[in-house]
Amino acid sequence: MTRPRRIGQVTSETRAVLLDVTEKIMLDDGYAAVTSRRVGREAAVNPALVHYYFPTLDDLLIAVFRRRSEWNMARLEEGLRGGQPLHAIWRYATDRTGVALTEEFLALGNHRKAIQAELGEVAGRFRKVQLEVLQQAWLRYGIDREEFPPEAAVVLMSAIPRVLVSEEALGLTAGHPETRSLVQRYLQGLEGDAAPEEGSPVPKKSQGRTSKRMPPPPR
Amino acid sequence: MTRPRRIGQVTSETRAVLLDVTEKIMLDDGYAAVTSRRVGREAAVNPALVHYYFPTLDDLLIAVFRRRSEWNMARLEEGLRGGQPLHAIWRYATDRTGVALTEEFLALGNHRKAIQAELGEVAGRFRKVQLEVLQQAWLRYGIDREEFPPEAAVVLMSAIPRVLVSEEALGLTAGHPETRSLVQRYLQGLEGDAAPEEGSPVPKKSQGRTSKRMPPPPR
DNA sequence: GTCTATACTTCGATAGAC
DNA sequence: GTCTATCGAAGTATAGAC
Repeated sequence: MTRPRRIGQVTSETRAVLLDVTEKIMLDDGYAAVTSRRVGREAAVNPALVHYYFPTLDDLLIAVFRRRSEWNMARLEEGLRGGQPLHAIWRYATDRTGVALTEEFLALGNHRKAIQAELGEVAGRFRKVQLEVLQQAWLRYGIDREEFPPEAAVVLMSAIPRVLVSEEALGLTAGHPETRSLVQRYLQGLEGDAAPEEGSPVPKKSQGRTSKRMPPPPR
Repeated sequence: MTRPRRIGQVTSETRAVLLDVTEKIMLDDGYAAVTSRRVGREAAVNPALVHYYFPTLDDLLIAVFRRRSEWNMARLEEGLRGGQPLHAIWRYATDRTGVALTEEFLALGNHRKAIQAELGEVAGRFRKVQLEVLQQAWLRYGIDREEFPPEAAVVLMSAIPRVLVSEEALGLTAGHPETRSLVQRYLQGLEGDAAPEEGSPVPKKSQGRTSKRMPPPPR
């Protein structure tokens, strides 16, 4: 009967910093570069402390994934509340940081069972949310469900931006302008020009206290 | 003046086995699992021998990438020689092993400069080959280059299959049937049914000595 | 909550014998 | 062409003091 080791509180500020640092390492050097020593060093903390909050490295990686997924979902839903779901999904899906992290987790999921389960479940939820909105939109836009099923649209709106962004990170842009303008032309035909992103430009008056804003992105 | 260390011949059978084994490890457990010790063990050879053929692990990974790229290019060109370039590209791009390895190398390229350069250059060549064939096909099919530029087609024919295959490996298939049938319908409209893959079914007579066949895939 | 100390494993790479 | 032997670094994880 060995009694379990102690684990740090989820509310800890240190814990949050460890998650921040881990994300940054994944973006810079990939998931394989995430080690307790490196995380500890970049968080200016002793490596043993990493294991205090996250007994194993998989625990750490999964925690990063969960936090980021929640934030992503909030960002997506906020965008979908507007009247241009296609533009919103496109904007959401072309976020560079989002794509880069997604790819790291996908790569991780290919080789780590625990991550894979988590990944499939979350991805399914994202797809469902998008599909429901597009099904409504398809009615408004008068698109024939047989000819172009919204289910396919969701997949395309995830696949195309991901590859575009990922290739651009590698300096490969052949065919990208043509692809982007093809997509934009289609979106524009249905939803007109994309409305400016809320929150970026300065509002007419009093830009203090933007009240209902989402919390800043983790890292 | 230290004189350089010895390096094994490129023609060596052992060297080829090391490449085979490395590819297998990448597919099973990802690029991060490729270590001289593991490669040596799975090749039933001393780890030091790995460094004899490939001074650093990056050298090993790049060699794997080059060999696989050459084989891929041959496979692609063989397919493109038929009269159904779109079907050929689709078939080429939906190869599971190909997609899995590509993703590993993409992930690798995101964090290793040497790999990144190699990657961009090769990917550009593949894109160019496909584009040239599609430009011809666009004339035959009477597709409006403005409305649907072949450049965009090449990107789409690379992006869509990659994401489909990659997601399926994770058990995520929502929207896939609709997407696949959408694509197939489009391809069929232009090129009819896909001709059976050459080499797979048994020819009428004497299936010995299939003469001009490509060498078997590495691994 | 944080750190010291430590046990144990695995890694990349090299020199040099066979 | 292959292996033995080895250095030095870095990894995960734990126990226990502060």
